[in-house]
Amino acid sequence: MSIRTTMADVARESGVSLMTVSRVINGKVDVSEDTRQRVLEVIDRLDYRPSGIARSLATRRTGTIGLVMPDVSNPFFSDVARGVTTAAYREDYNVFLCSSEEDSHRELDLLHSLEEKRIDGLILCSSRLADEVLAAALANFPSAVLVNRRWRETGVGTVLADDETGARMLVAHLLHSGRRRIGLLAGPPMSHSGSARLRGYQRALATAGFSCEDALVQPCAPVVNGGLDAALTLLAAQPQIDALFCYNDLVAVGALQACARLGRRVPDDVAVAGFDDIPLAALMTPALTTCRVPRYELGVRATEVLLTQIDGRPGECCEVVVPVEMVVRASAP
Amino acid sequence: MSIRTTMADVARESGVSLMTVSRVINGKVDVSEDTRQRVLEVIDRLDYRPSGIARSLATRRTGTIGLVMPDVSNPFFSDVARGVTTAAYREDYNVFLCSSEEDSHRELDLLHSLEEKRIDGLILCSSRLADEVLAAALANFPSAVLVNRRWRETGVGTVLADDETGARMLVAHLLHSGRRRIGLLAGPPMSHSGSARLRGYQRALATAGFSCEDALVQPCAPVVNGGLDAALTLLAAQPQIDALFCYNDLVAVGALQACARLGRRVPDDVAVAGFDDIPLAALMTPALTTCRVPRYELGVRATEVLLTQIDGRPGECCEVVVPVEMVVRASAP
DNA sequence: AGGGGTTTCGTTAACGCTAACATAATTATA
DNA sequence: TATAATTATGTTAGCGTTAACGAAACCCCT
Repeated sequence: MSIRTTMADVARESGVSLMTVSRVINGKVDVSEDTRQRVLEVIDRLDYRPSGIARSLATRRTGTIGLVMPDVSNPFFSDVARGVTTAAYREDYNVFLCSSEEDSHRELDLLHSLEEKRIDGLILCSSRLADEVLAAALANFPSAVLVNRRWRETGVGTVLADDETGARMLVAHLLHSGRRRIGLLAGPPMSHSGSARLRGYQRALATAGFSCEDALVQPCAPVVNGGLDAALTLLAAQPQIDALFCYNDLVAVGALQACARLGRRVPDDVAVAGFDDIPLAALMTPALTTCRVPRYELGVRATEVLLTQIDGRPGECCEVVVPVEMVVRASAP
Repeated sequence: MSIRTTMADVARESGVSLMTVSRVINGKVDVSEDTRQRVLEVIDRLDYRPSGIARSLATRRTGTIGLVMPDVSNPFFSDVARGVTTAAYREDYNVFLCSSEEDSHRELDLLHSLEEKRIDGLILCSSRLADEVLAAALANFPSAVLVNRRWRETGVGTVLADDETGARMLVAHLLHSGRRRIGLLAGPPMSHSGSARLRGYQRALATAGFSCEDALVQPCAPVVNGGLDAALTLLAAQPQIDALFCYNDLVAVGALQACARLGRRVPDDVAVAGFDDIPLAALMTPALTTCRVPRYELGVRATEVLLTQIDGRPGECCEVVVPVEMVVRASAP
């Protein structure tokens, strides 16, 4: 494969001009059936594959989108990634995957690299960037969709799960089952899920006529070890806690481990609820009560919104909110 | 961001030629400190970002690699993906992610799309393609590394886990603990792990002086439901089975579910062993005995081999085998 | 038969960079 | 001091496509 065959080769070989070959490849109509067949035969024989690079330079479109997320190996994001790649594949787009490893400096760096690659659009998940930095970065992309981050500016699409409702349902459920000291292991405040789940927690308590104490809210990294550490800290400081509402299922798994280590029975002494309903949730012992977030669909919707934007019809429906569903299992019956 | 600023803008604005700007950007030495500073200042002021597309066309390198895998949301592959993106980021490469969803037609289609994108190299994980189809596809890439697939042809890198050794250790462990009728839930035969784990199973039995019965080997899709179905089938057909060696941890989880459904106690009636040691494995009840495969490292090594190849020094060390480690837990003590 | 419309194809000039060579200005060497 | 070597910059010609325009050949109608 040392030297690639080019369109000129195909043109020469089939005795037509460059443009005719180009037209055949792009399915333009003004080519006679005769020459079309002849050119296609040559293309096939030479195993010619057009250069997307050259085409991109000429058309100013790359057929490429960027996907940036804090951690591909987090089951939440890997499901989103699957949705994005699948929806992109359907429309003949390729996807640049970038995993920022929860590092906002790296996130910005990755965005710059995508800029140079001239992607047609960006899907940015759970950005950890501050508002003004994010605004500046987004301005350099022809179009963009944010997943799990609320954004006022027009021209930027937004796809969110209905986190607040989910959180309210879960906390209401905990209250309904008699829990009165509900701790919160809170997630990244920059993300929509982080702030909306906190808000849902607060509102559910307020609605039921309970006060919301800061001492019951513990910040927490959104992974198993984050949940373990935070739960150990919180349970030590507030031993009277009888329920833990966790930012996500991974954190809830950590909380389960903390309870085991402290000899607190789940759900008898402490009820535990997670969020997202990743596959793990149903498999834990006790199985996790949680809230199902359609992660794959989140990725698909984000891609659809983005491609719509790319195709020039932006405007309407720029903020998609997908519903969630409470799933009651043994950890908080 | 409607119309992008180009190198010509920077050149005009700073009163130098295109080449001087190009030299500054690419860190070439033959530019005086004076002009370098002046050009850099203009670049910064105009927020200029060079077009990777144009550069790629001129240099015939894209700074891009392709990553193709059967399923991004499988925790095994999402860890590999994290390794690849991280190693690529270090060397300023971007990664095209393609998830074939276990569909070989789609896999081939994705490879073609990557060809048009003119990637500098390909990392193909657990390809489901037949040998001759794969050979034809690989011929069109400047360089390639296969993960989890043995490949004879020179010029193609290969990264494998030492699956056979791992399988032998696990099966030997099962035998050592007194199990005598060990069923195998076998994985994709096209992949190295599929065939090598089968071989390890057979050899371990042979070494211990036991015969290997075909009736104890059940083909199985490499996911939880595949394991559930296959284990139900196998345990029904061969009720005397006292251990299940599973292709991977997801399959093992399915096997656990099957045992529960059939009222077989684990590990008392049936011991269950998985493979890979995905995070889930340690969290199951009972926790899974398994074999740790360094998935992240697999991705990193694959990328390093690939980038070495791209940089022109191929040859040596084209087949990397990474060691695995047995992890004994409650499901097969 | 001549004007206007289709169809089908070709020519030219970008797209935004860099490789390779050319040139001018400076410094070192004999 | 003349010449060669060095440093700093510019010029030209691609890289492999497509957009935009143009032109020939054919058809239809009056």
